[in-house]
Amino acid sequence: MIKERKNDKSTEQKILEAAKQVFMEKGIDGARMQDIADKAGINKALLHYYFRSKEKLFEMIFMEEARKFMPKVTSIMMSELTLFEKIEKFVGEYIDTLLQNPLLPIFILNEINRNPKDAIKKIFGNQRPPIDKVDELITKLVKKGEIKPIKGIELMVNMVSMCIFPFLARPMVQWITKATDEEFVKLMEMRKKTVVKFVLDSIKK
Amino acid sequence: MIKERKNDKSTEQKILEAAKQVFMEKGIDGARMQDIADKAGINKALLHYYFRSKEKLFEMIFMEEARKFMPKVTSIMMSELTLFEKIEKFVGEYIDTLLQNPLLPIFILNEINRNPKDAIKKIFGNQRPPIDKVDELITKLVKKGEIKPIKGIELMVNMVSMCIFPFLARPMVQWITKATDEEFVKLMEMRKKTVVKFVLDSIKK
DNA sequence: ACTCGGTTTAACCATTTGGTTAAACACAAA
DNA sequence: TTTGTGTTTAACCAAATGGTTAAACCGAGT
Repeated sequence: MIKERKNDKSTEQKILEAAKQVFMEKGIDGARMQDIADKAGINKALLHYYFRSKEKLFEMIFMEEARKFMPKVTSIMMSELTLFEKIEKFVGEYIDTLLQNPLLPIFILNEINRNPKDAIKKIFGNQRPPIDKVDELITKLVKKGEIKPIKGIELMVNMVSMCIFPFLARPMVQWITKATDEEFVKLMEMRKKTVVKFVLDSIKK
Repeated sequence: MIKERKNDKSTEQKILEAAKQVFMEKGIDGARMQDIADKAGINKALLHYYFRSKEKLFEMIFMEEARKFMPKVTSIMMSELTLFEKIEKFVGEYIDTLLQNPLLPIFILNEINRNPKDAIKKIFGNQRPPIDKVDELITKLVKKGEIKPIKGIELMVNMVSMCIFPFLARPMVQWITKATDEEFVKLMEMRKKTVVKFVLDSIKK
């Protein structure tokens, strides 16, 4: 062993976790380097020793989280599943991701609005999600008379909206429904089914 | 006339408009009083002469915008319209509101996450949206065999999600679809119909 | 002519904040 | 023992920022 003299987690890891928490809760402007240092259990000097600047640190965190935001849309859409199966898989996996990263949406969307070009590049690279493929799939099923026509983009936007929005508006949803944190989680678990049903009911003939 | 010696708009109005713009674009933490003063065409001294502090000014703006966020849900839901008509009216009016206030969602949701209790009180007062009424409406139509059962909260969350989310993720949507600003607006105009159809197709039997 | 409130100018202040520095320390590997 | 690296301490810095102050200005109503 070279590193890790005393602490279980490496210091770098502790910093990254602390930074992630603080940035997610307060945003880059609201976050304070001191808070991050405190939460990581170290001092500011060491924080800057590891990550030269706030920007750099934020960059790291954002890169790490950006990939989670638009999940394996492409891989799911390119798979051999039927459209119905793809919808089910997409919604299920996405809501699961969000249950494990509840603050991800507001974090990412803020950065997208602050800095669209860079943020989008970091999320998608240069590869746009394959909506054409969705359109093709839909066209086939429409011809077979199994579903009503709908634009791929509309279908995708609707699905993503229904998955993400409840997490963005979580405090509101919990207040309106008087739900505890556990109940909110249950609600989202349920939505893995209800959203799929909602979508399928809508497009099926 | 007592006021308005030289300027067309009253100074207070100019400040409020400038502050609204800056706060909406940058958030309370990212906003600079100097920017607001500049955008209003005045100086910092006068800005503080009108609004004592950044907090106070933000408060004003937030109060003004908060009401727009959750529109006349109650009044629409309480009206004499059928469920189908209510859905159509709700989606149509809401998307119209958002077209005129595109940054409203991210602005409000950020404050809700920063400061849930106060923000929610300012948005809703103490009156929770009447989901029971929605449930009642649904129950009736289910008994009449006109629609499939669905929880009121799920229906509402889905509708609101599909209305708001595209505005939250606007840069992403425009990048994916290669849409200009005008095309985005058109897309949203179209969604006034497609979202309604999507919802109705889903719940109708 | 005088007053009064909106307005500007410009200096000023205190605090926060990101970031730096230097010295001392601890500990593991060589 | 020496060396190197991670770590702390603590002082320090410069810039940004919210906010204040005082003096002068200006123009409309009295």
